[in-house]
Amino acid sequence: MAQNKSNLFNNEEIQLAAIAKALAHPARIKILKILLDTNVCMCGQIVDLLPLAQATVSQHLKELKQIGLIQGEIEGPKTCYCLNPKAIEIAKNQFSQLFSTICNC
Amino acid sequence: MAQNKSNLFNNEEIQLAAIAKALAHPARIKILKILLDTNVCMCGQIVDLLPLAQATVSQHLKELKQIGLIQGEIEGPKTCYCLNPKAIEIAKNQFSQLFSTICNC
DNA sequence: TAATATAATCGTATATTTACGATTAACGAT
DNA sequence: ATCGTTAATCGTAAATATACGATTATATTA
Repeated sequence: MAQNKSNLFNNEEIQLAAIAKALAHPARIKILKILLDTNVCMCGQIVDLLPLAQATVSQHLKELKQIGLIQGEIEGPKTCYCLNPKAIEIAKNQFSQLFSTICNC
Repeated sequence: MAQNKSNLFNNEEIQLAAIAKALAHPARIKILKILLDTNVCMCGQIVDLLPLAQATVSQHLKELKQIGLIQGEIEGPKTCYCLNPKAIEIAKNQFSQLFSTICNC
């Protein structure tokens, strides 16, 4: 089965779940941290910092790019990746908003 | 010098990815919002508010419970779920921390 | 032009997630 | 004790995610 019923949820829920899914792997968390904390940028450099094959890292980068959290600029045979500050801020605010009202049960 | 790729991911990355995975489905986002915004508590009530079967909702509740974001107290044949404020605050802070330093590329 | 380097994509195998009907377990009420 | 209610669990099918080697495309360099 596993039929797609996600169209029955609203856009906010779908969007936040999609962002969460993009973050739901240690490699993708680490990629974001690398781009945040270092001046590493090239795909090959990122591959060197992860315990994964080039094809796998490229796949993870593609996912982060598709959700908009990072951008990739092709420079000849190389590709320079960087964070997308606007998308990151939106994600941060959406998570913050979800968690903002703490229940008192 | 290439890094030793046998290094796995660290605990922080694994933990944050696990929380993100728990949030990576619209149904689980909606369950949290229901528990945040309404005084609905029983599994059956939650089932009524979602376009999913009882077994499926129970599975989603189990995931949220296992990661610690919610707690479930069995009351006879019923189960009352509520948010775990401490875990939610930790999650909020971890996401906030990840996104705190916005790059300027 | 040929060789090299980089990174995306393809093909594919395996693991995990998602969903649901059926069943089971636990309790309260009759 | 039996019945009805609630919710967890089981079994299973389908979809999706993950990983990697091989290949391809493109730009740079010799």
